[in-house]
Parts: sequence; C-alpha cells; structure tokens
Amino acid sequence: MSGVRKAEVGDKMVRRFPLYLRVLREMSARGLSHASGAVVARALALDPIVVRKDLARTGVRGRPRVGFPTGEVIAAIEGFLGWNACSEAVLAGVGRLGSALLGYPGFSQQGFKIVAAFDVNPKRCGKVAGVPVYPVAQLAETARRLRVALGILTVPEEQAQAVADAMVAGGVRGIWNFTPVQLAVPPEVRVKREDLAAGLAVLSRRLRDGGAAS
Amino acid sequence: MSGVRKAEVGDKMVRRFPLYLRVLREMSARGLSHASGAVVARALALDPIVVRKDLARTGVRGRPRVGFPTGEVIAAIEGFLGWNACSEAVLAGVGRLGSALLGYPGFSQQGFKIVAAFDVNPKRCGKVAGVPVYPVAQLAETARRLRVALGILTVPEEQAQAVADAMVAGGVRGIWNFTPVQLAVPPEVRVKREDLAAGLAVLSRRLRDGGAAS
DNA sequence: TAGATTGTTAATCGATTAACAATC
DNA sequence: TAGATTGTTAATCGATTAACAATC
Repeated sequence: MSGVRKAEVGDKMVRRFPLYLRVLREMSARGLSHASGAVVARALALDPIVVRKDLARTGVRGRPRVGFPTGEVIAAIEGFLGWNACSEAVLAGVGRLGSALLGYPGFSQQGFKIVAAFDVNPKRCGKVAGVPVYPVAQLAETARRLRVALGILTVPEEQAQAVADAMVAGGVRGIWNFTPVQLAVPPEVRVKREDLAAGLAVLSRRLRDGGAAS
Repeated sequence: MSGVRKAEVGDKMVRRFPLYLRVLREMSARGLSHASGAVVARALALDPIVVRKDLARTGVRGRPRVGFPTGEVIAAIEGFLGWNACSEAVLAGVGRLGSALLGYPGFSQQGFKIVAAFDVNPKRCGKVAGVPVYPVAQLAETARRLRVALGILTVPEEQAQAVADAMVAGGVRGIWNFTPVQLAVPPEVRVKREDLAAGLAVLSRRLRDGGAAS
C-alpha cells in the first residue's frame, strides 16, 4: 500500500505496470497471495531482474522465498496510476476506431469510464455500445458539465486540432490522441499520442533484417 | 539512397522514422526538395538535435544552410523499413478493432496490403472495407497460398494463441499482436505487441502528478 | 562575408544487466 | 539447514544532450 515514489519512475517502467497488473490480478483471482518476480517474468517473457526491480520500486516489500504480496502490489500500482478511482472520459470521432474503443470493456479496469461520445455526423448520434453520442458542437459544454478528465481523440486528422481545442475548452486535463497530428494545447494539458505506425515500423524492420523477437 | 546501417539503429529511432516519413512526404508534396533538421523538429515537437542525428543516421548527406534532400531521405527510410515494396498481410478477428484496421487506408503507405481477413463467426464472412472475410479455419491454407508475410491479430484473447498457431502454420513471418496475450511462437517468427494499456498508463500517471507533456 | 546548418566528438543521463550479501 | 528469492550496490550499455569545428 506504501505507494510508488514518483520522480524515480521512468516511462519505460510505467508502461510495464499494466502488464504486472494483469498478471497479478489473474494470480490473485486464482487465490495466490504472493508472486515472485521470477514467476511474473516468465508469464510476460521479461527479464526476471527487471520485474523484481519494478515490483520493488512499487514500495511494497517482498519476502525471500515467498515473493511479493499480490494484493498490495496491485493496490500500489493502481494508486500510482490513479486506476483505483474511476474518472470520466469523453471520446470524439465515432468512426471505426472510435467505435472499437467505445466497445472496449477494459477501460473500467483502467480507471476510466467513457460517459459521452461525439461526432460531426448527426447520423452517428444516438447510442454506440451503450454510450450516448452527441453532435460534436456540444463537446465543450458537456465535458465541462460532466467534469471530464480525459478526452479520447479518434477523429479524422483534418478535424483533430479543432476538436482538441473543444476538449481543452471543456476542461479536459489530458488527451489520448489517436491521430497523427501534432496538437497545439496549453502546457497544463497532457497529450499522449498513440502511434500505431511506430509499432508497425519496429515490426517491419525486424521482418526485414532479423533480430530479437518480442 | 545510401541506406541505413543496421546494427546501429535502436528501436527508439525506428519508432521515429514514420514521423519523419510523414513530414517529409508532406514537404515533398509541397515541392520542397530539402528539409533542415530544425524544420522537421518543429513540425513534430522533437529536439532538433535528435532529428538531425536521426536523419544523418539514414546515410543521406545533408548540406549546411540547406538541409537534407527530402526525396533521398524518404527513399532511405522506406528502404530500411521495407516500406518501398508492398507485402501481403492477413487479419484475424473482424470485431470492432479488426474492422477499424481493415478500413484504415494508411497501410498502403506503410508497405502492407491486407489481402484477406478471417473470423470464427460465419455471419461476419463476406467483405469488410473491400477485403474478403473467410472462416478462420481457412487461415493457414490461405495465408500459405497467398505467401503472406504478416499476420494482424485482433481476436478475443481466448482465441489468440490458437489463431497465432494458424498464422505460423500459414508461414507468416511476423505477427502484429493487438491482444494482451503473451504468444508462444517459434523463434524465427517476430511478434510485436501493440499495447494500448501501456500508453494509457503513461497518460494516467501524467494526469495524476504532472510532469512534461508529450 | 556572415550566419545557419551539418557532422562529429565528448559528456551526461537513465535504464538495463550483473553480482552478491541478506533473509526467510 | 539449504536453497530460493529479495534488496542493494556496482558495471555496462545505449540514448540523449551538449559543444564546436567544418561547410555551404
């Protein structure tokens, strides 16, 4: 429960946290109260030393021969990421990718609930995957009213900046950007670009000239 | 045209290549024959030093006061990634995410063409976004016949390993894995996991405790 | 020429890997 | 006890950042 010390944790490690969360939750559901770094590492095909260090950095104390208490580590990681309490999110752009994300049930395990979606096309308004879809013109006002923390941006790239502006006007504190556009936002708004082309590039290179799998 | 020297290029840099490609193609389309590192860096909100070094690592020679020849850098990066020649890909799992990827027009600029898709559900068979959809039982044979290089895995996690096995049996050399499952495949098959939870974790952390945007 | 930009070498930083004593 | 596993410190590695001469 101790809590992760902040400044010391790099993005690389943060990206591994959801992996640990997944494995530890599953082990916990199977009734295992403790997990050793080696076991978690094997489940994820990671280096055991990395896992042990990451789990230690969590602030939770492990016991030799026994491992780390699953429940405590889960709580520590969830607390660090803010995935223990649920925040509200909106999604803009109910195209194929947007619909896919709307239908993704995993967000609830990741601290977010999409409470409203928006689209320019009035034909798409109504409900998708149980989430109400409104005209994009109502985004800013609705986001503000619902005190939304996160905006998910899945619009075509031509609309990206304008819709991001609306999200900012709506008081959103972070934008998960699935477009390839470099958004201009005030410095206090966090933007994370999700770049599928980058992943494909890494795989393409490995297909071309060999190298280690992953 | 020289070509990127292989061993020296890390994944971090490879992930930036598609960004450069995007900007340089756009500049090239606007008729600009040369691009300086500084200009590219500004367009992508990257450090100019990083960009200059990356472009240099491309093997293409830049000229002071002028910059790098756009066409040559584009060709060098495309060649390095294998995005100059088009390879065939199959997709398995025509759910929301799978449909989204099927409808994504950008793959052609990234060296891949999805030639067939597969699903367990016969109701989904037919055509989606112009791509024929077959029963998943036909995956291995079809992939082999079409000499497919890449498999895109967007099935529910329970089916992930079985479908990956079919892809391997079909002679696929790489799998772009959108499930959270750690796949077991022969060592010569490359797997790249696309981990949306990781990106969300990074953003969540920044929402919680501030830090630099990105 | 003057000044912007590259190419290259060195310094810094952070993450990974290794080694080993401490401990249950 | 014996042996697996953690915690910690040091070594290695790679990427980023800085500095500056070379060049168009």
